[in-house]
Amino acid sequence: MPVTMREVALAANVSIQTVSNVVNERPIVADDTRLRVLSTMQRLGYQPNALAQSLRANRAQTIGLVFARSERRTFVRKPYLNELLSGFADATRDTDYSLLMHSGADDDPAPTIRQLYQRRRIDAVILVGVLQADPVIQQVVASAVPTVVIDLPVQGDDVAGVRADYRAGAAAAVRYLIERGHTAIGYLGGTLDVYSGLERRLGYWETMTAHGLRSVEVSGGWSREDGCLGMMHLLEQHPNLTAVFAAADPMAVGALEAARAAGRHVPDDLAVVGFNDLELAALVTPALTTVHVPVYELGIRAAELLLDRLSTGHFTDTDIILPTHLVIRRSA
Amino acid sequence: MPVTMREVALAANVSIQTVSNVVNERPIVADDTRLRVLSTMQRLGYQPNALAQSLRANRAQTIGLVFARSERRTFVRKPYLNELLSGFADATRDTDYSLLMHSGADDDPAPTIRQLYQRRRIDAVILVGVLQADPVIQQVVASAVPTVVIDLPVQGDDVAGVRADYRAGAAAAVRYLIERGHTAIGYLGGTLDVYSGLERRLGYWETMTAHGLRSVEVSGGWSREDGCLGMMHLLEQHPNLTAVFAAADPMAVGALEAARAAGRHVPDDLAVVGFNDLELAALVTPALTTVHVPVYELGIRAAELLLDRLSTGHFTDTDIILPTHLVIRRSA
DNA sequence: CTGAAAGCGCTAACAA
DNA sequence: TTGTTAGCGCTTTCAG
Repeated sequence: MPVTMREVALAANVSIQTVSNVVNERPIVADDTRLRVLSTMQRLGYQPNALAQSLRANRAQTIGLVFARSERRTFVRKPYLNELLSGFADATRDTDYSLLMHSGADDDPAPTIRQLYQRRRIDAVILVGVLQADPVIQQVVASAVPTVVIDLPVQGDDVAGVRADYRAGAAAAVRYLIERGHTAIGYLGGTLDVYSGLERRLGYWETMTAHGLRSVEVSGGWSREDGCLGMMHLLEQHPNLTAVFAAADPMAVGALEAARAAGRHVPDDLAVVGFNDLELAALVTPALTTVHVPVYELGIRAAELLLDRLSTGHFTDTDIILPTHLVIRRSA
Repeated sequence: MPVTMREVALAANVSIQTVSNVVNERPIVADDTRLRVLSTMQRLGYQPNALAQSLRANRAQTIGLVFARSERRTFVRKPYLNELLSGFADATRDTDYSLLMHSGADDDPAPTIRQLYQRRRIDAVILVGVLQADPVIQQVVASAVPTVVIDLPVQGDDVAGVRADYRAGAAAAVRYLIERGHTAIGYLGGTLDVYSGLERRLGYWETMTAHGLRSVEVSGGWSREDGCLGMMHLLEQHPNLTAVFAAADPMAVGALEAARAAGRHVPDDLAVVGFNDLELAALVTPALTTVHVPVYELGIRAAELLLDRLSTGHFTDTDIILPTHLVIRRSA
């Protein structure tokens, strides 16, 4: 049923090799021959068999998208991922690489990656959702599969990281609050196993310290509920707080609720700043002042970096850091 | 560098064929031979080359994920997609099929699909984001590529649809409002080119008509802004409305804003119901009463249906319709 | 139950 | 410039 090179060759009265040369645009084919072959291909609806090409070249022309164990379940549902995928997709659009989303039976991504690679299904990997201390990273580095890790500083011949400047973003948020006259600024932190979370916390702490202010932190999860509970806790323990910086937008939304429940008016009685600039941030009332993270660009850069590595054989950059910026809305 | 069957055969002192038989778990190999081969494979770290297997079998073991032209740009960013992808991923997890997200250079998905298929990169397609009257569907049907289309009723030997019962969902929402005593219920519709949008509108209209009530509709886009503008318009033209049913959650959020701006208190002065039950719905104030759509299950069922078609050669079902249900929160 | 040979569709080498 | 030969790694005949 499918048309092969042999059939094109037969129909065009040339050898298979000549067809191959035409397909691969090798400039050693006579013009009239080339045109004849091209029109025959067209006529027969010939498409080269990518499987055969890949087997021959020993390249799958495919980049694997892998989600780390720690977040496999929930990560795929985060809005963050949409932007990231858009970036990957757009960056690979005009290349002849495809994106493979393999959700292996295995719960540990390292063996999955190694297997996909050894089985020649993928040439490289973009790894998403890895926690700070995850041993996966060591294994991935050891496996020598060209890899770009999102939101983690890693370096090596085969591994590079792409992330945003979370620390500077947090610092900018806190500086803004300080400039607006706030001195009692609390921090609603998430868990401490996420690299970007640690950086945000550090940005808060450094800026507070640099201005001689005392840090007041509470940690928990990343959800709205966590933000609500944390905020209640903060308001109770430190009623003099005039501002709160939340490590994530949903937490900030929770903080908004807790503040309302406590009879505090935002932003007048209490300023609230979030982080990430999710779509949600602009939709709540009052609209959230928050730190914008260029997630889509992160995706673009990650894919571009990997494509470059695949064509040149080495990483031109091993630690890309994109800038963040504060988006001022109504909540602070 | 990579270990091949030949090397395993050599090391285990058997023929290549025997190794193949062991790999494919054919029960015609003597036990001791099989064990010897298995341990050799283990020792050498052998992994079969999927490319060679696929070339041989003429199957890519891959399902393509394709986004329709009309939404290519924006669709990928919708939260809807996350759930869907989770479903696809979970449903394929324990199979030996992978998911390919090819974002072809081409802006029209039909040629992209045909090409991927003819080039043997994919065995089947899940098509997302097709508009009601999109000619893509005809082409896909004609191309004979096994395909599942999300949110569109299509049938054929090679095409099946998977969708939710949007009409019943809308009807349930309107019935709920009527039961609560509302009779002047407006409809904030989105664009009329989306199948699920038409169904929602129909559900609204049918239910209103069945109760002898007059439909009041306004159409526009699907965004919060559109909802806000539409709501302002409705309140102006029909100040006696006591309830509004929005075709999508973001629109409902916009309606909430417009109502607030107009000095109407939700839900007391005005009831608002949304559609989709996005995460956002639970986060806004007041929390949205909305129609839940089982998007994750849609993804699961779509992938399962396609996998079944791939193994049996025919669709066991060509039009799967999952139920929706009303989630009652605060806004109505 | 095991082994040898052929070929999936393509491309890299060489020869004509 | 074009055609021939060999082989990528695997599986499917068919003899042994």
